[in-house]
Amino acid sequence: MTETAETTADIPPFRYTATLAGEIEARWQQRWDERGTFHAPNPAGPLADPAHPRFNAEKLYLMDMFPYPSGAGLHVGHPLGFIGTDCFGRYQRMAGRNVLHTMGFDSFGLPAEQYAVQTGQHPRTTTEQNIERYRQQLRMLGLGHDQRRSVATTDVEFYRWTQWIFLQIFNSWYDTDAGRARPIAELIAEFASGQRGTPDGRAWAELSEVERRGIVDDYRLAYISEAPVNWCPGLGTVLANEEITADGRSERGNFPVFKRNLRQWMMRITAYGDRLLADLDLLDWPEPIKLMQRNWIGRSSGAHISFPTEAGAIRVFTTRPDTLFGATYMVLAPEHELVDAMIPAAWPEGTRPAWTGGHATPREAVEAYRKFAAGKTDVERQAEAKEKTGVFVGAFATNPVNGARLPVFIADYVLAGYGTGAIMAVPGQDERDWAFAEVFDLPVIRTVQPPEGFDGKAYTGEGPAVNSGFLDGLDIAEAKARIIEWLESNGHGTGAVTYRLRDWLFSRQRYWGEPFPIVYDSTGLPIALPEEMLPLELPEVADFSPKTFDPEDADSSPETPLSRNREWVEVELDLGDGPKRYTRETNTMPQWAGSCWYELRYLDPTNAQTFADRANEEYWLGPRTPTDAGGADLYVGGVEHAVLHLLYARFWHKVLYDLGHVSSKEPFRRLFNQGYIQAYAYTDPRGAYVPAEEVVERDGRFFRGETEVNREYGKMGKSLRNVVTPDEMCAAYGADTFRVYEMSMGPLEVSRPWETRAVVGSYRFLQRVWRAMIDEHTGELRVVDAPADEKTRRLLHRVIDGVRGDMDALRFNTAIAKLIELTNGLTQLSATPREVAEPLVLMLAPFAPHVAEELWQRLGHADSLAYADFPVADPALLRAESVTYPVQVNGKVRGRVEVPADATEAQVREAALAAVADQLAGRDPRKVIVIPARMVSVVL
RNA sequence: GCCGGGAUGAUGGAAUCGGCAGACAUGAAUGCCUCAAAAGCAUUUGCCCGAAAGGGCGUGCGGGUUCGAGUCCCGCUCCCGGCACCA
Repeated sequence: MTETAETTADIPPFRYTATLAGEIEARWQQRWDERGTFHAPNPAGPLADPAHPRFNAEKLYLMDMFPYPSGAGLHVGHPLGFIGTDCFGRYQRMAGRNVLHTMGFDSFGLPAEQYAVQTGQHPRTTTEQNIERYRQQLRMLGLGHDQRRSVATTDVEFYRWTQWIFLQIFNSWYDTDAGRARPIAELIAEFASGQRGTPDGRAWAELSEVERRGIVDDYRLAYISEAPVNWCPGLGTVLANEEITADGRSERGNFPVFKRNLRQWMMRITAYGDRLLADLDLLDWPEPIKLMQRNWIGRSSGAHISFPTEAGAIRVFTTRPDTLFGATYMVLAPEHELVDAMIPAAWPEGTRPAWTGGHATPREAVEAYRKFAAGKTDVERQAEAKEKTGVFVGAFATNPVNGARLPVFIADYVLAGYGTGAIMAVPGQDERDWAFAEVFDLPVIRTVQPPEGFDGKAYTGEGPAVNSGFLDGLDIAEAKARIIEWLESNGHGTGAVTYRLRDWLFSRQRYWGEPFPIVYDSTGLPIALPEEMLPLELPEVADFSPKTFDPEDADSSPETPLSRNREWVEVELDLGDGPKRYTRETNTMPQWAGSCWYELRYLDPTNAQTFADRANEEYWLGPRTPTDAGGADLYVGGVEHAVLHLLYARFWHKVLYDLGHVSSKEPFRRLFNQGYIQAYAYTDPRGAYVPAEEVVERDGRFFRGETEVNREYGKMGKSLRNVVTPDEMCAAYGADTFRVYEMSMGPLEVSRPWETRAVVGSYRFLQRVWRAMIDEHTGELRVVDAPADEKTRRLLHRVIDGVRGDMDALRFNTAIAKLIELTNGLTQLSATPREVAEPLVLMLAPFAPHVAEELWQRLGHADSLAYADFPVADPALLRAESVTYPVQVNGKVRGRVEVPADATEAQVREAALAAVADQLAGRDPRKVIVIPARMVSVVL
């Protein structure tokens, strides 16, 4: 399908063919570029343009989730959303708004680096080549982007500001009392003045410089932590929790991932848990996406309770403090820090053999269990989730509410990273605890009365408290409130809230990412580079790859590419106290970093003083009403970013908001999830993929030649041999046809299969539009100034009205269907009235901008239609002169009547009854229902 | 397991507020044009009965509410997505 769709013979010379479409498209793309047609004026700075027709008009900030420029280029699925936003933007521009729409590139990332590793070619070279290819492909589609605003996250002038934002985050802390981030200098001032006490109570002045720095570093929103991280030897890097699949492997490459304690950069996103949750209510996002974020944040409220032991108190978190009287044992995560201190030399008197795991001493038992638990991969843990394992540590805790002696276990069903890494086990009300209690033969005390006839195990439903002393008889909510009151007044605990959300692991052992603007001095503590030293450019290295290991080698340790350039790593700098030797951070930032803030750089991409001028940020992103959070007006992209990218970007935006750098609380006011274009792939009997375009269907079966092949449905991909590119479609039909097809094949949010043979429908439609205006044989205009007949005129205005409604609601498929109806209404006419031709061209322009511009010009207009007014329906022509009512008798349509539009209900009723008189056969209807302008229903 | 979304002709989809199910398009069939084919154009096209007029059935399945249900309610089935020992 790389040839044009028709052979050259016998085609009328002025028909709208792919060849003509290609000429028109190239010409208009060039004009738009030359004229800067899609430049959106800023209120301030170098991109301000007071002469622009939309200067300071009502704005619309449109965004696509920017792509990673892969070497394979775009296939027909990629631009679906891009075309959708372009159609919407062009419509809104014609409707009077100042539309900001551009496209950038999320260009740091693994493939360029891996390609570099294989070929020795610098990642920047491949990345820039790929970006160039993407730009060409996007240009070919006629997207109305403001090219001046296009950025790539790998541009030094872009990542300079990524590093700057990192420094803002590093240099701030979260003031939980104020509920916002504040500059770190204010924290230091509080310590220095004594307003805030130090952790160990000593005066600030008594602390050494290193001690002070250590304390402050623990408050920072970007901090270094020696914590269990996901180490992936096969990739040679650590990964964020979110980059790991459900079965415990790397999302990229599908390698095993191990928990290892390593020093890594973290972002304190958990400090924002409450606000990230609460502010979802301010956003116009799909409810399922909000729900996914809510679940990801996982807020649960309950209480922290302390259980004394001889080695110190075990602090647990529970959502069911009301069941405290039912606690019969305690469980700590195997890694819990208190475990070692609690272990006695020997098993206590009367320890059951089953609790010891067959070991002679508690220490041996704990060590063996830890080894067992650490050796399990996450896959195994999932698979064995039902069979509870654990071991008694040989110590007891005391239940604060009744003094009961509770044996303490370690078990891997308690996770070190959630809550406090310890639980009180209440088997009567918790299924997991019940399962564990069954294995270890532990007692069960029910503290909620199950309903009559309940024969299950743990009871988690509602009911009155029992066996619970002063709580007896209260329902769960009342009991919770009472016990929290009791815990707080007796000093045994407090009401508390926890989150499933963890802090964000922010460093990667890669080359192709933003370097951290951080150095270390002889103390080993981090020091921020001053702003003037930005950008910190990526150094050249001999080898771009991190050291990778046997994927199963859990004991290996990361080695970063940057660490190999010793000249770069070891530097002498003057950071204000004279030249000194420092060591640079050699990790790089994760790929998410650039996409956390690019919506801001689009606003003011050439600004060298700041990431975006405040006036521009306020105009494009600022809140529109007192309760509005602000943000881009429409952000279109796939659901796969529902949690990670969108949560991270919201987090960074909120930090910048707290520090006063932006006026908007949220980056994306409205989110829209586009569907995917999927494709069929075919395998031959050996299971090998065969080229999809060679497969034909016969009687519901599929053949390549004489061989029957098997059909699968899924992604488009090179290895599946089913890729169709926009380049092929543009060559065969033209970009306008391709755009119309993508927009007409279904609603934007729905995934659907690609079907090349159906594209011809959109091609025929554009040919009919063209033929309605241009004589195919002479090339002359077929448009006349004579007025349209009444029927055509009414059709036109009904279509205008419908199309506007559809465009506003992003229902492009039904808008196009209406335009086709209007066009089909013109094909019988001997000439096309101008009063219909012009609105049709204008309404077509968002979808097929090139051919629309061409026709607009041939209709005698010198200027681009990009800023022409979108047609408005005449309300007088929307009112029908007569209405046809279907008449139902007992729910079935038995006739229809045409009555004048202004007929009274009684007249309609009378006409309807007359129309179905034969059905009535003289009987009197029991009831007659007249729905104005809709139908008549007769009940016998 | 829990949570979310979905199921309409051969196919993609339309029906926006409970009011004529199948807009628009693909495919298929027939015709026009052509020496022929392609392209283009025109007509038909949910299923069943019928020569036709006409009738019956029909929105995953089973019930319900209603004059009237693709749309609302109850109970299922299947498909897709998210989370998954989160205390």
